[in-house]
Amino acid sequence: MQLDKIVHFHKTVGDKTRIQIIALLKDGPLHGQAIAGKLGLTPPTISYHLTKLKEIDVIFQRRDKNTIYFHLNEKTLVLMAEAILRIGGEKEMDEFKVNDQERYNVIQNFFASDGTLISIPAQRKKKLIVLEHLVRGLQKGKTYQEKEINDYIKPFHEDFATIRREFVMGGFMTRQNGEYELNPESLWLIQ
Amino acid sequence: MQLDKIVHFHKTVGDKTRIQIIALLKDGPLHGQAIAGKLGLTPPTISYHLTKLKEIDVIFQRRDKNTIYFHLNEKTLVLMAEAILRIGGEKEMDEFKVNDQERYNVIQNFFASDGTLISIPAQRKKKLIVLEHLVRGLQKGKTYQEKEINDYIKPFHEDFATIRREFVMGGFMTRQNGEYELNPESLWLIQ
DNA sequence: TCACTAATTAGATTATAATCTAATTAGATA
DNA sequence: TATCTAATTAGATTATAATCTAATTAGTGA
Repeated sequence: MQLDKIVHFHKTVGDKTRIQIIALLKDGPLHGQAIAGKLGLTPPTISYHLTKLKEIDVIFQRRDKNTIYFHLNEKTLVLMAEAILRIGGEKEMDEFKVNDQERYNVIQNFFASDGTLISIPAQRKKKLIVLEHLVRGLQKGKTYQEKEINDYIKPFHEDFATIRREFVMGGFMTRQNGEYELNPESLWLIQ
Repeated sequence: MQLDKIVHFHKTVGDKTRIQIIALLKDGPLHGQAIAGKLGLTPPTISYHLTKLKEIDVIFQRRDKNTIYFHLNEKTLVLMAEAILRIGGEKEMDEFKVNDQERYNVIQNFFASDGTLISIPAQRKKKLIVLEHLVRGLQKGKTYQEKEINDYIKPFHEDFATIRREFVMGGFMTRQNGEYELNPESLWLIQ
């Protein structure tokens, strides 16, 4: 990730009004006038700030009749907020690079012959391999309800809730308004 | 965490020069003139930016003879970078709140009578209880070398490396320049 | 105490940024 | 097409911020 993009993100987000907008939208989408009302500012001012937030891709909009609702894009918010922590640390990713033999062994050890998951590895590297294996059956770009994810996981392991959370914590999926989506940048850490 | 503090953090970090300083210090401490040289700016300008970065507590200094070395405080960098993700989400922490009975049961199940750890729970909530239990023997405010942490863990479990990493990933400890320290805000999640 | 080195503060300049009012545009619907 | 509503753009004003040179301070060591 290039430095300028990170700077732009923080510069944009480093403003009281814009942080307040982000905080408001965490509770769900709102239209411009509503935001202006809640913050005691005029619609043009809100428009100005929304444009800035759109530039860094942390909000998107959807029109309903005359009214445009602004939504928080939590996916990029997470990605960008954590980018500063990764500066200069790209090399350390090597620790998690995995070859086919390694992956094969882990899959053999942690999955039974009927395909069910025997246990979740404690070692981070192995856990990532297992999670990545599990997640492969999900479709890129599709959004899933929580229940759909649970039903997908159940055949592998009864503790679907833990695994669903691991998907998110491991960066494989992102959650937004209770909907889940595969993180396209995620079939990567490994390999 | 109050909004103003988050705004201040991002405003400060949203500047090319200051991000460059952070990037430089990730590779280790440097003195003012060195930073000025590397960035092609004058010492007063660097002084100005360092003051800003000190305000948000992401750098600290240590004097050696005539020269002051500036160090990156990765601990607060992580804490503050992720604060924006937690806005309005304090309620969700409840999921991890634990009562004494619950804790007692988990400790009974996962630790043998001689105090050694039998296995690492897969469920996040239980894992946190176990990690918190393990970490209690460490001193607040003290910095440990990696070897010291390993030696501390060994009597509980042979796979000290995994557990040491879990300490960091679970937010119980922070690592800086190969030194480890208990995270004061961490005996918290639980309870 | 005096001289040296590195860091900081003062003061000025220039560039950015936030906000407002007024005017304009984009879409929806009768 | 005419009209309504909500959003955006234009233009002006005011407040902040980044950087420099020059002057000052803080700390070290002879």
